[in-house]
Amino acid sequence: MNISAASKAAGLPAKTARYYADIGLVPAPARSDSGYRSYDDASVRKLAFVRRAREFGFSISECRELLGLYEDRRRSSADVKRIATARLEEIAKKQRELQSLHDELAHLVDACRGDDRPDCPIIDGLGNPRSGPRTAP
Amino acid sequence: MNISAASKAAGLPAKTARYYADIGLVPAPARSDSGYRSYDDASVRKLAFVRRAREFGFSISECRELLGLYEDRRRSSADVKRIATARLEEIAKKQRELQSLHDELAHLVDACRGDDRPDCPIIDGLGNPRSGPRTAP
DNA sequence: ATAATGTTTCCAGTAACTGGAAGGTCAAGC
DNA sequence: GCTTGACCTTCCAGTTACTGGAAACATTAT
Repeated sequence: MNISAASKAAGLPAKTARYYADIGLVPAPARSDSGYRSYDDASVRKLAFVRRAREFGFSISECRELLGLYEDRRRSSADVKRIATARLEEIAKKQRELQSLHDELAHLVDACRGDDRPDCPIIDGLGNPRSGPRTAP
Repeated sequence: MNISAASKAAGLPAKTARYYADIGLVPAPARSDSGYRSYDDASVRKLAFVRRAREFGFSISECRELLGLYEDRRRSSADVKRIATARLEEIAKKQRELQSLHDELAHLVDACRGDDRPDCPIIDGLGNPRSGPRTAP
């Protein structure tokens, strides 16, 4: 299996598959006589695993950790759950931030007439901290 | 006003204030005889404006545009509203993505006992595309 | 035989800073 | 006057996770 077939099967660009091997996230695949990378099904599964973990927002370094757990038949599910739960909390936090951001910006947009006159609550709201997102105290 | 006082007043690191002038996002401040940057209130307000726009998630290039509108006393509020509305839609989209991500990961975490046994639905869910986040068709 | 496509390596660039080194400046204390 | 320490300067490099492109070799199709 050459790189484009493999990466297509794993659902990521060939360039990314090369990159993942370069940084040692996945093992470097075997090479054909002419130097082409040749992937087997297990490698493809690993690439797909990483792609999906990345889609879930796990960083490369978390992927490294997860991949270690993925390959270790003796690890406990608690190890995995710990990482996933931390990630879940980050997602929830991001959601809250995004929500307050959305509400405040929506408020400004609502207040703006959007006509050809220069008065604009959005600009005023950005210039005047009293109506923007709150930063941590 | 030296750079640390000014950047403190604007609410961003001195390094970032320097950076913003370097990339031409804000005008380069005047210099003292010894070469120190010296900021006036108007510069500080512009820096604060940018900081808040960044907090709202506007990119540097959008900030450039907004800053132009901020300074242009003759622009229409429609110009501003157009940019802000686009940004609002991006935020909403991100929220939806984050929500489905959260739900799916939460489902996997719930299903995992988190004990010292190796069976782990999280790992299985990452390895098996049928229970992960959906990609655009 | 030739053209098209696939693959390789390597270098550079992205966004938006951030960290650090090497060195100049300023105010206070002795 | 001298030193100490805080503040300032520039410049270079690193971060994250890729992505684009060039030059050259390999394979496949016509």
